[in-house]
Amino acid sequence: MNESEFLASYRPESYERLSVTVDLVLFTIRDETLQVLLTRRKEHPFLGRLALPGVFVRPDETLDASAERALSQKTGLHDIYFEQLYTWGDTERDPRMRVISVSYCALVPWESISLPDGDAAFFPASELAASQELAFDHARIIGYGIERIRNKVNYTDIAFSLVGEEFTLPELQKVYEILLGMPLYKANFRRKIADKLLETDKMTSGAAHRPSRIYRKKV
Amino acid sequence: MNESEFLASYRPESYERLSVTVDLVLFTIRDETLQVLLTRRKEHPFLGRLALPGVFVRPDETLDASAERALSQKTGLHDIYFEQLYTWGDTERDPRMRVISVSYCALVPWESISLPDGDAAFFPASELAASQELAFDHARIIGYGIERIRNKVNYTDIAFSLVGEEFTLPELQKVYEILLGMPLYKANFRRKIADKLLETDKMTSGAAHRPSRIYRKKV
DNA sequence: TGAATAGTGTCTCTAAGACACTATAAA
DNA sequence: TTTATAGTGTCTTAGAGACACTATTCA
Repeated sequence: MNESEFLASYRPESYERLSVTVDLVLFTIRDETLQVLLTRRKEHPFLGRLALPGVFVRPDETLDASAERALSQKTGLHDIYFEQLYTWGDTERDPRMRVISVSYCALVPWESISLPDGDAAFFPASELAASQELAFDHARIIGYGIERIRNKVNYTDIAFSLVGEEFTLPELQKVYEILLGMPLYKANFRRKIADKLLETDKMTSGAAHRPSRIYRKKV
Repeated sequence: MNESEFLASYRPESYERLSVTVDLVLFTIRDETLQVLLTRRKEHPFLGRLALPGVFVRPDETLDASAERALSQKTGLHDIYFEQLYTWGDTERDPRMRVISVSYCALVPWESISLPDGDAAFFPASELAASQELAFDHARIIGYGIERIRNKVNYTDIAFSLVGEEFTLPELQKVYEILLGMPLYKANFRRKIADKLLETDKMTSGAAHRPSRIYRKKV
């Protein structure tokens, strides 16, 4: 038997098959808090509980494509920063049947989001991760997502994903402070990220104090 | 319909099911090189090519348990350091059918391994990651694994997983140097890891030079 | 005593941390 | 002029990097 004969005769049914979902942990910052997008379940199990937006992975679809689909289904967004988080495989995580969940984490600036309808909404992330209000193991997944971005703040540029294309340094510093959960010294913060910045000649205006310069991220 | 009625009436077949494997990237250091455990495929597809040891995930088995099973099948090992790496979901990664692979990474000291038979063997990792010799997308997975441990060397204790319970500092330094791919200054290295060490009163002996002290990892 | 490797002392330089200062808008 | 926030200068300290030195074994 050569390879093509083998492929022709191959029966996939001979292997065990499982259901696979992609669950999306979409973070944003609103009201000076890290928030996560959740939907209220309209079905059993966990009817009425909050859950991460998710989709079943289709046989002809990559995992990244599933994540994209979950994203565009719940928000109007495309082409934003997202990365795979972790894959959850406890046997009892879904009471219906065995479901493996590949979680993805995404970061978007609050201003860029327009939720299609009342289906999904943002909730404070760390509060929810510690609560019992969530369906499945989603509290744990959110906790893991928080940990991940907190770790990556210091050695990547993910914080920039939470502000718009143009931003002021006080604004960006606030994002860092929220993610890290502690205040930062202005002067030290600026020194540290100076090389990632592109200065514009625009300034904020209207506030009853000194205006701040507007920056962009250096490509 | 309440929740228990719902569960009783639930038909899992209504969802798409996929095959899921766990593939293991088992690293060790031998001949001053990072090496990875591979098996020679005895079946189509990729007959005769090298591949990561892997198993299909059983419906009643967690992902970690699948990784454990893959590990003990190919080596006699248990209770070693391993962690989930990444989940690979390209639609064409297996020519037979759609297979999602959850990869795990493990690190073991070479001395602790006794391979059951001629089925599996170690090969230089970075060489293989760059070659075309591997089945499926396994070269890419190995490359990802190398990246992961290279990143984690500096801020975790994974390097200790590649030496035995008792070790000398020249030995441990060599592991760091191989993982990082560059020589390190002795004095600086010792300063940096001093707080992770437990000094024993044992010394090496026999060599035609000054003996070195034997240490253990601080718990 | 010399070859070979183990182990230590210390100087330099950079970057993080802390804090005080100056600048500029509106009311 | 006051209030509020934006932005800068600089001292101190911890740690990384570089290198020279001493120590101990066997042949």
